[in-house]
Amino acid sequence: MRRLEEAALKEWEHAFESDPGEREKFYLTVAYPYPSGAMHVGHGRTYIVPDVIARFWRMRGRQVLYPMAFHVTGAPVIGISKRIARGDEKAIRLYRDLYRVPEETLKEFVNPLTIVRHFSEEYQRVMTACGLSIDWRRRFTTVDPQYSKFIEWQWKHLGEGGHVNKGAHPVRFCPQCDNPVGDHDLLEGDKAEIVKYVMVMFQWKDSFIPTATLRPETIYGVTNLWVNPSVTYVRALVDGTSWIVSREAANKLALQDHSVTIVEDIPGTSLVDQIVNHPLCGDVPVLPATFVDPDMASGIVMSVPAHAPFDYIALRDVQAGGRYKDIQPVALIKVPHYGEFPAKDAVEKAKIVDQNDPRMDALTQEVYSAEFASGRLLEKYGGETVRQARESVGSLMIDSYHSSVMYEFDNRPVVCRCGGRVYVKILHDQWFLQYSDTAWKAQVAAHLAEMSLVPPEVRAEFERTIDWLKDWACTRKVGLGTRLPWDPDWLIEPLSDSTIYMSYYTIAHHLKHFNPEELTPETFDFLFLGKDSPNLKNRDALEMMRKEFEYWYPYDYRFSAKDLISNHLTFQLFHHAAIFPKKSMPRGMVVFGMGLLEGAKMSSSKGNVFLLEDALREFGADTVRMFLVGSAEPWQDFDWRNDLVYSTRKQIERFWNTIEECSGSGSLSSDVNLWLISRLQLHIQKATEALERFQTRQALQEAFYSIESDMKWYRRRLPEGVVGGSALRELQSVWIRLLAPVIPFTCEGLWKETGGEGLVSYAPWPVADKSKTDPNLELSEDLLFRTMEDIESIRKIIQITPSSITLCTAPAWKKAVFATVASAPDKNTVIREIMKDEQMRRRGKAVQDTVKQCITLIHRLPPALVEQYLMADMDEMAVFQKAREFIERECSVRVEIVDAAESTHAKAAAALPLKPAIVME
RNA sequence: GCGAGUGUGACUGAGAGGCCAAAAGUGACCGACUCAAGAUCGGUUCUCGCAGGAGUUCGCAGGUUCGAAUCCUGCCACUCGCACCA
Repeated sequence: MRRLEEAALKEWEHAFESDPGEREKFYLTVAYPYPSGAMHVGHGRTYIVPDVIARFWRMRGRQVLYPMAFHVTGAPVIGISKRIARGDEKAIRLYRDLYRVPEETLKEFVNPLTIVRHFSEEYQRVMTACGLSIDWRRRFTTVDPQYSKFIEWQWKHLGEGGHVNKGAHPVRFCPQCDNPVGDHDLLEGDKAEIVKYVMVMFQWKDSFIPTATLRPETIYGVTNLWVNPSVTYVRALVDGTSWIVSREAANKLALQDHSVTIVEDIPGTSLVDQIVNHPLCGDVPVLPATFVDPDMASGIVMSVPAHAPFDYIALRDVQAGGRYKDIQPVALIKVPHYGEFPAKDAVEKAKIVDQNDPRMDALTQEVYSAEFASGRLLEKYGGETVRQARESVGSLMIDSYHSSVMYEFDNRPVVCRCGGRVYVKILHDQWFLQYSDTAWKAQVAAHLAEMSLVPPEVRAEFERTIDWLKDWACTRKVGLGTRLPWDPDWLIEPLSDSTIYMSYYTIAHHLKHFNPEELTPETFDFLFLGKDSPNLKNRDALEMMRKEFEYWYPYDYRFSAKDLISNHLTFQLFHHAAIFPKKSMPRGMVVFGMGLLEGAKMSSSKGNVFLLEDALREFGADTVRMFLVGSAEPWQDFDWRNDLVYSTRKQIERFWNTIEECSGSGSLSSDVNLWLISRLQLHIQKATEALERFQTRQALQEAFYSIESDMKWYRRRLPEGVVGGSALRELQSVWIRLLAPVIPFTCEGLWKETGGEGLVSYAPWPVADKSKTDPNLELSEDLLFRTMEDIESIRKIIQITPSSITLCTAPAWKKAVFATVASAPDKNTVIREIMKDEQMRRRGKAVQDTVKQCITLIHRLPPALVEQYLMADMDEMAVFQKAREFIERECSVRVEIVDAAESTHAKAAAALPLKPAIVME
């Protein structure tokens, strides 16, 4: 096996380097890997499935291009190298023990580039060992200077097309790391979302007291504020104005676009019973409440007891203490199914005793939802719906009443992987790709409608993604990557520099030899868009490259796992639409399922992975390939299970042995041989259709298991002492080629051994030959097969050893009945039709029974078989006579064949067409 | 929570109104060849049946139909995505 692999690899070394030619092209790409760790079998499938497709189309005579490169932009390797540098045990164990990086190399991982360099070498080595038919001349990484020039060109167009805008943006931020944090950087709180609050500014003496709210419109119903008397607040100068907030809030505000200087402490108690003012609600008192959390927004809240259950019950609680009796809820919203004070109704209906009741959250949610969905402000407050008022009052406050926005998480705490607390920070000068642009969306949606998507179910998800996509922060401060051409302080973020590189592949091997400085925007404009420009150097070379690009582009299919639908796969459509003309737009996408390992989710961080290289060593490349493409269709999730993989290897060995045995066979022309070849045509056709639809599993079922099961019957049917017949030589050649895309190493070896010409990788794909199919022959073999099954099933039940078997074929009149029934449109009236015939009527009840039996039988047979039977006018008697020797050998008993009409045995009456009566004695 | 998808026999998985007790593979069991095998070959593998048949199954509960694994409704479970991350 190893020798076989080595031999094939040697022959393939340059075999898949592909250049434009006369033939029609087929260009497929896979999302390039981010080489920050070793490949596991899940990665293996991602690249092997496209390889099977590539090999298939290559054999069908297409000029196939399957390129590969490495995506090394972004921040992860920076983090990894830092962790390794600081001696992080977990990281070191992962790389040293799981990925088996040699000690000396690991030491060099303090340089992030070493990591990607190390693993991209490993990727190429392992991919090659898998037999991937990649044109490696085109390999590049995304930090190559030439590629950076390409990205600059891309962004120049995006910028000029008005797709990139600058803005401020709230992000999760860790002050300890001094960096924004993504989901994967979080220890805790990965579900938390950033929520936008409006700070309502109440005047107190010469200061503002901001109260953060999601419902600014309820200002009209404010009866008081709540402060926590046990908390020490601060007075701070915020953007030059004096504010009273919690200490926590002061720190948060400093991250959110405000200059904050803390002036003095203000104990909560000193705020209690103070009177504050807001122009929209007048003077209100400040009341004490222990539920007020200083770490939530500003740390002071406004109270709307008519509409907020919490406020209602807190007010009730303080009033129970005998004070503040004069404060009454102020209603401002009318909601169907609720009275004047919805909060009161809800609290009373739920029989809430005090503010510590755990049901309070749900109750709050209920009232809020009801009011938001169907509430309307009272006429004296404008009569708007709550939905409208929330917006309009919010902006009114910001415009006229000193309010501003404050961001806070909806769930806390949020903790960074470094252990530090995470806050919301407003990032400035952030660049955005304007995916929210409706015109751009429409352009992409229109193109999507014309694309081929596999499997078709993913279309809905793409459509929804396009619809839902918002602006994307596309620049970063840290990581590897290309700088934004017009603002070099920023790096282009990794999901935004990997969207149109499929075009780069088409000429990547030429670009390599260019001085990056020569790769001006004008050069790329010429190469990819055909825009001429007077000052192009090296024109001849560029023109040739332009031709190559035009030959390959657009790509035919892009392959990727389904988790990339909502970002990469959709992004790349946007970018293509923004830059390329219609004729260069992508044609299709194939979306993969995910991988499981022995039933559990594969995950490098949990150590639950099986390295691809180990799999190759243990099972051999062909086994790994066949298992990965054959255990489930590409878009289904697959489960790597060692026992199944092991048996896959046995199947390949069986195939090898069968083919080897074929070669020794002499010539023998007979029905069985013709039958085998006839059946083969069907398998060729079905396997071909399956691969055209990317159904690798289905193709394998046809190309492997179906042929194998034919072989079983074939061997059984051969005369005694004969090992094989003339059909085998033809089958051999076809079979090797059918399996070559899936198990290329084995097939390359067999092809050579059986005298095939050249590489099987380039051998012509078998074509089903209609003239070799013989439906009648297949029908009679089918009849024979069914009859054998019946004989066996009877023998098993009666448990006697028969001394003779008699097959009674159905008499002619039953055939006539069968035919009439089979072609009758209405099976209910068919008896009447048949009974019109004088001859039939005379047979009486026998006809009636036969009709019933035929109806049942016809329902049970495959329609195609029945149809063929009607056309064939088969002589069953002759079929059985011919196979008599075979049946006798199989059953080890004397066999007689008679027409049922001539038999006196009671069983003979049961004979039907395609179902002879069987008499065992 | 929202969006998309999936639920079939011990397992992986075909099947998309009558061909369905439901392909193929795996596992298990029984034979054969063997000193032996994780080898190879043949058979069995929902229940019942001494005549090729009958009965109960395709996440759960209803419904449509002469007839449902397949169509409709509701429920439950699982997978993926929900963004500044490859």
